[in-house]
Amino acid sequence: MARKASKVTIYDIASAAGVSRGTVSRAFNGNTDINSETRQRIFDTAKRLHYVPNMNARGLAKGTTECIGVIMPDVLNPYISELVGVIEKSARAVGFSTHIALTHNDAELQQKLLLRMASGQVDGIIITPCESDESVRQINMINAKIPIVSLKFREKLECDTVMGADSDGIRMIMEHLHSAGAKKVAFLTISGQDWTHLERHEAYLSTAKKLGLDYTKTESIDYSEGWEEMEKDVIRIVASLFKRKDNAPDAILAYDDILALVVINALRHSGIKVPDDVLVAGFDNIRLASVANMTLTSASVESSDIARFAIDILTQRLNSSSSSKVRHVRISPRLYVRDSTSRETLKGKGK
Amino acid sequence: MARKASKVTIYDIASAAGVSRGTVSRAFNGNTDINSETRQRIFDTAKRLHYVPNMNARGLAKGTTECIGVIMPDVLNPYISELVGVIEKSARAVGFSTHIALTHNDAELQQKLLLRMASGQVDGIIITPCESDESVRQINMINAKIPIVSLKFREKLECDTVMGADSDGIRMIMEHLHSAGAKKVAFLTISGQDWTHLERHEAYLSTAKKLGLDYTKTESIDYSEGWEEMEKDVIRIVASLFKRKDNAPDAILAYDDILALVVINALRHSGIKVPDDVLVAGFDNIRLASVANMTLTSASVESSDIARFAIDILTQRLNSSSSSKVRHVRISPRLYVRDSTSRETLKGKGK
DNA sequence: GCATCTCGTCCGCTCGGGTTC
DNA sequence: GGAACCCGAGCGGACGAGATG
Repeated sequence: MARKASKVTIYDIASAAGVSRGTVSRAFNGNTDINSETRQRIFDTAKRLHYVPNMNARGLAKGTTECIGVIMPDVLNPYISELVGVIEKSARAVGFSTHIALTHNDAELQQKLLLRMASGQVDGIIITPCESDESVRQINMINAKIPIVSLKFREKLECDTVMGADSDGIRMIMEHLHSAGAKKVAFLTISGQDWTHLERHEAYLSTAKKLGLDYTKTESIDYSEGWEEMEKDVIRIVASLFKRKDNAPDAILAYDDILALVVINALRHSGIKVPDDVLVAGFDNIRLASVANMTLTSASVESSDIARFAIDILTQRLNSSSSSKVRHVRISPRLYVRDSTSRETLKGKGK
Repeated sequence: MARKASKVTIYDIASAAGVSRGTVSRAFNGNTDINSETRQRIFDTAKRLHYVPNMNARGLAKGTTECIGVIMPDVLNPYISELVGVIEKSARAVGFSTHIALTHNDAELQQKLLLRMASGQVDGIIITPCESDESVRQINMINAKIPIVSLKFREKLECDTVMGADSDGIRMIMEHLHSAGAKKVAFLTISGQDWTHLERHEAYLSTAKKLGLDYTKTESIDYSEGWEEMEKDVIRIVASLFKRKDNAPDAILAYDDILALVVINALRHSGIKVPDDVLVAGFDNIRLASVANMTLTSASVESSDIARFAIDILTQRLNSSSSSKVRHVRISPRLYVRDSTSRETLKGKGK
C-alpha cells in the first residue's frame, strides 16, 4: 500500500532504453521517424517500469486532449442516463474519450465545470444546460474558446444545438389521446424546467385548441424539495383534479415518463384506474416505461440519434478551423403506445 | 463563432495588471503574501480578459488536482445512477470535483481509463470494477500510484473497498418471502456478473437451506445481446419455469430490481398474476421500484452511505501519507416490502 | 523586520530543426 | 539523401529564495 509517488517519466524510460526522450515520445505518438525495434524496446522498458504518460503534461504541450466533456444536470433521469451512455460510445468510436460531469441544475456549478473543462481539460463539450439566462451567457462565452454542442435550444444561444422536436411529440401524444376518446386532457409539469416546459406546454395548448378540446388545465409540480415531497405534491394535485367528478380530466399528459409513473401511482393511491378511468401518457420513452407495469404510453427521440449528431458536429468543429455557420438540428420523436392508454387490450403494443 | 485560441495566460494578465506572474498565481491560490488591493486588481483584469487558469499546467506544476475519478460500468442501472449522483455531491462537499467515466464492463477500456486518470488527471479513484481477474490486477497496479476505493470486494484486491452486505439483503428477502408463505423460491440472475452473482446466489442457497426450503432453482439470463434479447430470454425462462404447474415456483427472487421489473412483465405476459400466483422481489431498491406499478419489494444499501464511506476513505488516503491498513467496509442493506409480495393489501408498505 | 512582490526553475511532454551514419 | 535519432525551446503555472519598500 505504500503509495510510491513513482514518478516514472519519459526521462527514466529514455535512459533505461538508451534513447532520448524525444524518441520515447515519438514511440508513443506518431509512427514516424522511429525504428520498429527501438519502439519495441521502448515499449518493453516502459511496461517494465510501469510508465504511464502524464496526461497533464501531454495536454499542456500539445494543446489538445482527444477528449470531450459531457455536462449533464444529473444522471437520475433514465433518459439522460441513456443519453450519456450512447454519447460515450459514439465519442469513443471516433477516438475521443469522455469526461462526464454533473451540474445538479446548479448554474454556478455549471459555470465552474465549463471553465475547468475549457481550460485544457477537453477539446469540446456536449451539454444539457441549466435553463437560465445566466447559463446562456456562460455557454456563449466558453463557446468562443472551444466548441460546444447544447442539447437544448434557446434563441440567444450562440453554439450548435441538437434536440428533439418536443412539440411534435406532444402533438402526437395529444392526437393519440384524442383518438382514444379523451375530451379533457390535463397537463402535469415540473416547475423550474422553463425552456423545455414552455415548449411542451405550448404544444399542449395549441394542439388542444386544434383538436377542439376546450378543457385545458396545467398543474406544476414542485421538485425542488426532493423526490418525497414531489410524490406528495403529485398526490395532492391528483386529488384536487378529481375532486369534482364532472370536471375531472379523462386523460393526463405528464411532462416526462418519471412524472407519469408517479402520477399513475398517485392515481392508484386515490382509487382511480388507469386506463379505465383516466388515460396517462409520459414523454421520453425511458426503457423502464416498457416494463414498469403498467406500461406507459410515451414518445421520445432516439437518444442514439441525439448522440450521433452531437458527436458529428463536435468532431467537425474540431477538425476544421473554418468557422462555419452554427447548426441547429431537430430530430423527430416517435410515439410509443402502451397499456396506460389502451382500453381495448392489455397486450402491450409498441415496444 | 471565430474560435479564438484566446491563449490568455498568467503572463497576459500579469503584464496587464502590472505585476509578475508569480503574484497572479498567488492571487488565485494561497491567500498569503498578497495585498488585497493587488489581488482585486488582478481578479478584475483576469475577468476582463476572460482569463481561465489552465488546469493541465496547474496539475503539472502542482502534482495534485483536487479531483477524484469515478469509474462505473455504465449509468443505465438506476442504482448506479443514484450512486454516481451522491458520490459527486459528497465529493464536492469536501472540495473535490468529480471526473466520471464509463467502462461498459469492458476490462480493456477500464484499463485505459485507470491509466489515464492515474496519470495526473485525478488524485484518487472510486470504481465499480469489471468482474475479472484482469480487472483485479489493473486496480492493484494503479492503486500503488493513487488511492482507489472499489465498490466491489474480491479477495485479491489490494485496495480499499466499500460495499453492501448483499448476502444479508438476500437473506432478509428470502425470510420475508418465506414468512409470506413461499415454499418454492426461484432465483433469476444475470450471467456474467460473477462476483456479485456468486455472493447473492450463495446467500440464496444457504438461506433456502436454513429455512428448510427444499426447492431451489437458479436461472441465468443472458444480457450480452442487449435489452431486447434479454427481455425475450426472460419470457422464455418464465414460461419454462411455469410449464409444469406442480413444480412451478411460488416466488421469484431476481438478481436486481431491473430484472425483477422485467420478470413481472414477463409473468403478466404469461397470464401469471403477481402477487396472487407468484411473489416477486428484486434487489437495490431503485427509486422507480416504489412507483412502477406494481411496486416492488426490494432491498438495498443506501447509496448515500456507500458514497459517504467511499469519499471518507479516499480523502483520508489523500490527506495522510501514512499508508494505514486497507479497509473493507460492509454496510447493512434495508428491506423494502411492497405490493409485489403483499397479498393482504394493496396499500404499499415501506417506502 | 515585515508585508509584498519578482525571478528563475521545474513539472513531464511535444515539436521541429538539426545531426549522424 | 534518407531513415533514425538528439536537443533545446517552450506549453501555463507553482513555488521558494531573494529583492524592494
